Amino acid sequence: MTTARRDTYTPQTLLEVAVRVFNERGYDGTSMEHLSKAAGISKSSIYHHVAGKEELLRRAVNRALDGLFAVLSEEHARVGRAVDRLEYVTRRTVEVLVDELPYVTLLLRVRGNTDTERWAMERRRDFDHQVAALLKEAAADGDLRSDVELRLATRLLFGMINSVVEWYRPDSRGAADGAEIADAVVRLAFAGLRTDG
Amino acid sequence: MTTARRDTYTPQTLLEVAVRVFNERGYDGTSMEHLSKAAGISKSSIYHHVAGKEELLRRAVNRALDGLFAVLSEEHARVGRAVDRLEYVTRRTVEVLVDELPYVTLLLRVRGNTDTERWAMERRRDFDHQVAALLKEAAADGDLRSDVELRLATRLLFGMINSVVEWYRPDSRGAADGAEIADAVVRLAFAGLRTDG
DNA sequence: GTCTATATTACGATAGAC
DNA sequence: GTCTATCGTAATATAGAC
Repeated sequence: MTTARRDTYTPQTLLEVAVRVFNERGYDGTSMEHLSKAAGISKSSIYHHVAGKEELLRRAVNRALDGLFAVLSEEHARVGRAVDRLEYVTRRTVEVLVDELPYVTLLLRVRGNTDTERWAMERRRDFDHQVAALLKEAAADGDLRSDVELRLATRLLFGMINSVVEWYRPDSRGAADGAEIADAVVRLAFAGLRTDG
Repeated sequence: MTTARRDTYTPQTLLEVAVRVFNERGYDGTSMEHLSKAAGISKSSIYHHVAGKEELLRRAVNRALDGLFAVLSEEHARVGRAVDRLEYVTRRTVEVLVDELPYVTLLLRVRGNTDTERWAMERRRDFDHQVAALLKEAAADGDLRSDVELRLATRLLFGMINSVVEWYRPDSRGAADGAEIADAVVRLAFAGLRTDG
């Protein structure tokens, strides 16, 4: 818990420490005392860098959300057949999730107890809805199997994607990287989704 | 938040209220004050029924774990071809998850901050490992596609199953029941897993 | 079985020295 | 930029009356 770390913090470097502790203990389970121990500075020193605990949460979830929304703006997410765009967005979402792992992890766990959390949940729902729209479009094109109900498939696809934060650890030896995991997700999910298998 | 509910509690009926609030606000984000408001009795009255907050958590996660382990003891989980046993366990796990939704939801969210939480995480890991062993056996039988790495497939299958707690709500109109969701999971996942598609 | 009142500790945040 | 000291509040839990 007490991480050595001298040589002055910035809001960003402090955020890295905080997000790690938030993910270990949960946001509500983390006190400023926990953060100060992990950062190796006193509680009051933290307030020199950020306004408080909730600002750290806000910075973290916004970073995650910005990364996710950026995917929807990419060219391959906007042009082409819907089912292919869906597959592309699925792949890139997994990659962002792996690249920004601690931030997305925190985002996926907020419960809505504060304004910041509710705002994060709302933006996240917006992202989900945009992907769900892609799925709907692909179904209308006749590119998705019809024996699995659409809303259900959307939920399960997200479930598979989002579950990556529960086990992926970049440091583990021989671990797959973002692209490999994305491959596996796309292969597994789209085998059950695409009309052609 | 303030749920009307007069006519004396038992540990079990109090548990039902507590687990609902735990799932709404998170365990660490829930105070005894929150619980007392939701139950409609005073804080101190809660201590008449249970030893404290952590006992409520312990009762809840144990109920979830008992339900999950019971699946592994069922006949179809113990005899037959491994891939079929895996499919059966997958289906039944989803059903238990839906039947015991609030309890399993809580189980899947514990972070390990207390002894109770660490104990729950350990038992849950044990369950996961037993299912993972089934997957390994099915692969050895040549019944699983070999182009998706085994550990990865295990993780993603669990991710899909466990994600059900994030969105399934038994009260929503026209919602699928446990068996239907289990069907969808099995169809989607095993299309990408089984050698024959 | 439920209550009010309270003990005790932990929390988020601030004041002010260096 | 970091510290010690501290404020005010909210937390878990208990005491004891009814």
